[in-house]
Amino acid sequence: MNGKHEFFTPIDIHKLIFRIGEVSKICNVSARQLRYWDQKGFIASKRHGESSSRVYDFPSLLRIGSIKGYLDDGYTLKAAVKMTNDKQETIRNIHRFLTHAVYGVERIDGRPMINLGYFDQAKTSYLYGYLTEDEETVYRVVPINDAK
DNA sequence: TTTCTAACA
DNA sequence: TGTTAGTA
Repeated sequence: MNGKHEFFTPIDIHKLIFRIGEVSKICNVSARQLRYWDQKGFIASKRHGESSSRVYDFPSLLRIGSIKGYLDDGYTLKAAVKMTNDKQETIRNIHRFLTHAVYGVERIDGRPMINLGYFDQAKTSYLYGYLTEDEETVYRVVPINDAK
């Protein structure tokens, strides 16, 4: 076992595609709305072969669900799209940061803690973070030589 | 059966 | 946006 599959599976999420009827049921958005949003360029869909029927990938599904959520909150379609775009950018930034900031999870003092890399420039200790039962974020600095 | 486009309510 | 018509 080389551990390559510890975090990522070989599954290709781009092969997870949904037709308009499925998206409609899953996101509670009518097919008419989906075609309209598509026409306006608010969402992206690909065409499936010669049938020319629309197919949506998983990210699109999440995007559609987000727009629908804002619509239910009372926003106009245009505003809902804007909110969704902003949120996606925020999530992208957070994801990019976390991808580089998280070095793994280690059990310290019997509790799973996230290794956030070196705490100091001299690289004498690591910064760990974890969540309490009350969902409070807590940080700890642990000398590299000592306890572990 | 499902989806598509176009058009009218 | 909902619906309906006529297709592929």
